[in-house]
Amino acid sequence: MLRLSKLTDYAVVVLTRLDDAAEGGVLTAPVLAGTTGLAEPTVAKVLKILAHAGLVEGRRGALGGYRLTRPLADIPLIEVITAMDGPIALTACVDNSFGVCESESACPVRGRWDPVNEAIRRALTGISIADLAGPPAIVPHPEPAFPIFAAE
Amino acid sequence: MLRLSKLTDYAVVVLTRLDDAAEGGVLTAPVLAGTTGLAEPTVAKVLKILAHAGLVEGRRGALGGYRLTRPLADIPLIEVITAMDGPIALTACVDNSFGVCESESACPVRGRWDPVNEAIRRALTGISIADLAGPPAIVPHPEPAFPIFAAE
DNA sequence: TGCAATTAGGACCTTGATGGTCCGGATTGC
DNA sequence: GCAATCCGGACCATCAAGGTCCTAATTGCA
Repeated sequence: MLRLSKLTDYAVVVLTRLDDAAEGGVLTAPVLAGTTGLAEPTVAKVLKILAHAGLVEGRRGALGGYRLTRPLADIPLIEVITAMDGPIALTACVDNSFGVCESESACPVRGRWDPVNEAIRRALTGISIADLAGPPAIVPHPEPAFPIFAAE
Repeated sequence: MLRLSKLTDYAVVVLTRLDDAAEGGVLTAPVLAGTTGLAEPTVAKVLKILAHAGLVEGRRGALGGYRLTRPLADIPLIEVITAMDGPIALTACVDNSFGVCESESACPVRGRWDPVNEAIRRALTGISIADLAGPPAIVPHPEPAFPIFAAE
């Protein structure tokens, strides 16, 4: 289905909610769970991963919590996806992973997925979390189809 | 990981091999399995799905086999992915699927993935199977990053 | 007319990743 | 000292993907 994991979906929701915190203020995992409607352990897990990726900052102890390290507009979607789901790679046989594919010698598309990955990567880099959270509900699709990949 | 299924990968390989058949000629599943290095039942499964999607045509009986219904250049990558993996949908909560998400009312990104899906869909439409199978091994990435999604 | 080759359409099982929960430890403020 | 909170894991259940196999239906040929 070419779908990304639920964790990534949750991460976007959590990041968006985190943006609601007052300047310099923090939000705890239980609070975020409450406002997002997600289970607390799940939210905690998401926050830990995001913290590991440097997208949020955790402060321990009483009065602790999480806060964004950057405004949402400065967080490209691909960074969240990479943090939660790992690097973008449509197939296993990319990025110099030799020896894992038995049909290696006979494979006619070997190394050819890279441009596809690159195209998707580029598409995901141009979208920030703020774009997903912004107020206008309807985002117009640009009608003219422009080529992402020069097929010539 | 935002990866697509192995079946889709196999499908591209099989389609490419199928292109090697002589004009009007057909290739059987066992033959395709042999030349691709994939297991025969797996190839058969892929071919059945592709036939169902109308990308290949099966002819039964002795001297039967499969053949392409269109040249590879006329098959956009997205069509193969859709046939094998189902429609492109990064998250479950898209396309009017109400009632399946408990956080529906509180979800701040509801309906916002659509532009992302659209961007990826567009990227995948511009690539044909022929592009993945063509002779030149190195496809240059265009250096200048151009916006797939108008974030303005 | 019978037989072999081949696709068509399923059912079936196994495996691996994902989703989700929980626990102990470290840190911080009161 | 205590409570609140993050940190770093381990752990288990579920589910879809991957893969195999079986039984029709169809076709050409001897």
